[in-house]
Amino acid sequence: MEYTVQKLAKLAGVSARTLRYYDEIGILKPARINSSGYRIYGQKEVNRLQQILFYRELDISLDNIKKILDSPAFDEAAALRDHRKKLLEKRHQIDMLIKNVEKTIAHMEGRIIMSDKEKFQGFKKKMIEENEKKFGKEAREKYGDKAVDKSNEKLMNMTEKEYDELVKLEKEFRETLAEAYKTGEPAGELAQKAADLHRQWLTFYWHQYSKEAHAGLAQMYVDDERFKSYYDAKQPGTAEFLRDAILIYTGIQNR
Amino acid sequence: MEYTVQKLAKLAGVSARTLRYYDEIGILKPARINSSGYRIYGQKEVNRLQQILFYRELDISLDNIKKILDSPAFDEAAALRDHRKKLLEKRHQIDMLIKNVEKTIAHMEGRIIMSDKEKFQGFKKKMIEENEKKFGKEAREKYGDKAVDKSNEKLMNMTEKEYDELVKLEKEFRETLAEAYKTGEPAGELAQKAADLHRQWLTFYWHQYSKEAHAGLAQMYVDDERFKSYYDAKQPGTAEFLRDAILIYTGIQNR
DNA sequence: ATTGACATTTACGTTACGTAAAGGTGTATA
DNA sequence: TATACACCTTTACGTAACGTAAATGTCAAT
Repeated sequence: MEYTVQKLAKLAGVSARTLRYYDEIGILKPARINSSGYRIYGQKEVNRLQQILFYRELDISLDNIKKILDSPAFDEAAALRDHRKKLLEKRHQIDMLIKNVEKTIAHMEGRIIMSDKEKFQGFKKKMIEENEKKFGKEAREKYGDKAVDKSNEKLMNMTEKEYDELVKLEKEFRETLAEAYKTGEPAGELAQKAADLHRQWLTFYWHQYSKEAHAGLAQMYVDDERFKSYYDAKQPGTAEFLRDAILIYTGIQNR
Repeated sequence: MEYTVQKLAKLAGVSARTLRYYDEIGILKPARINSSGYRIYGQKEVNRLQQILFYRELDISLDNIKKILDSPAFDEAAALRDHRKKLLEKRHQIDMLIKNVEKTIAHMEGRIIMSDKEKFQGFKKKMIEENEKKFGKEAREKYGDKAVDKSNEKLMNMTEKEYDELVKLEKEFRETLAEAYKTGEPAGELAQKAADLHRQWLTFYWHQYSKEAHAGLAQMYVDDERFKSYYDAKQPGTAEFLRDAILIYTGIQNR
């Protein structure tokens, strides 16, 4: 079976321009050119186009697709299984985004207060994963599959447990803070315990903790109406109290 | 809490260039410009950036995101629920691609013979769905949600049953063809029944059946080694026999 | 002989930024 | 006080994967 550009384009659901472009960049050359200069494609090209479209689906660049397909060690079956694996990963990524959206909806309904940092966790995680994809191959070659898989697994597991532990920690923190507030002493033992619980809670969201950032956040709790009203809900002045406790805890003074 | 470009960029996990670009195209303007010309962002901008990144995740163009966010009728909560729905749809689409890959793997292992047409079904369906997305809103406004949903549902259900029925039909067709071949008469009753079963089988893949295309495919069975060897496996000459039967069935003569 | 649907090449436009280049700003330190 | 250094600015060209238009050739049927 032989196809002209238009025929193959219709068959594959792409434009004729795309096929000419693929010819131009050398990723899919026609089987031959007839006497009138027409591109003629055969069965081999149909199959190759299918491969290209499969990989394109994954947002792999045409340049990389070419390298994959032209590699002499290219194993079609292995590539397909790999492709399937990547699709599964992509679905997992979407699941995470869905979680993020649902959390945000919950936030809008006032059930959870999300810090700015937290809001962007979904995207940051995605970026980390994309980095992993980019450098994954090299890492796998250097350290072996097992090491990389384990590292990834750890990340995944952390993500699954994250939320539950988070809720616990936050609850303990809030209770401690409420107790501490009654003493009126931001430098007291209870208030300092609350500040420490707050730090622990924070490290769930911040990959690297710093006293400066912690103190800055404490100040933000006072400055930002959204947070202030959250902490002041039961007892007005709680936001200020928490800030003072954290400033003492971090040893950073207000200016 | 106020942020300069770099601070906000780090917070959100995007580049400073991205923020300047977003300023340039007017999708995210800083809250103010300070005396040195620096861009200063506030809480409102942080929230808007989050929205932008959410939609960007869906491959919605910045231009369209702008339209969505700037629409006076824009309902944040509804947009988020809509966003969630689209993510679920995207996941479903990936599921379909996974099925396609698995089918292809099975094909490579020799269990199924897929026609060129079938190979591209996954992509075609995706295109149809994309079309639906583009024109879905208008259709929903014209015909109401229920009608559109029902139509979509039909498509989905068909996809689920497709494979099982397909296997049955193909089996019946092959058996009938084998019987017909023994008679040696492509114009005979059995051969014509086989041709008809073949047509039924085809209509699963081709959205519009035409005698011409059917006859063309029959000829392809003879010309293409892959198909010829498949049909001729048990009895050499079966491919030719089938072609002749289909040519008679469609009433289209070879030239 | 003409029409209309194909085919060709050349070339500029598009999106969402990356990446210099050339220069101003803010602050900690020698 | 000078300098280093990390930030900020604008201008402008580069990139990927095509879309789109223009100008022109080919093929089959009427």
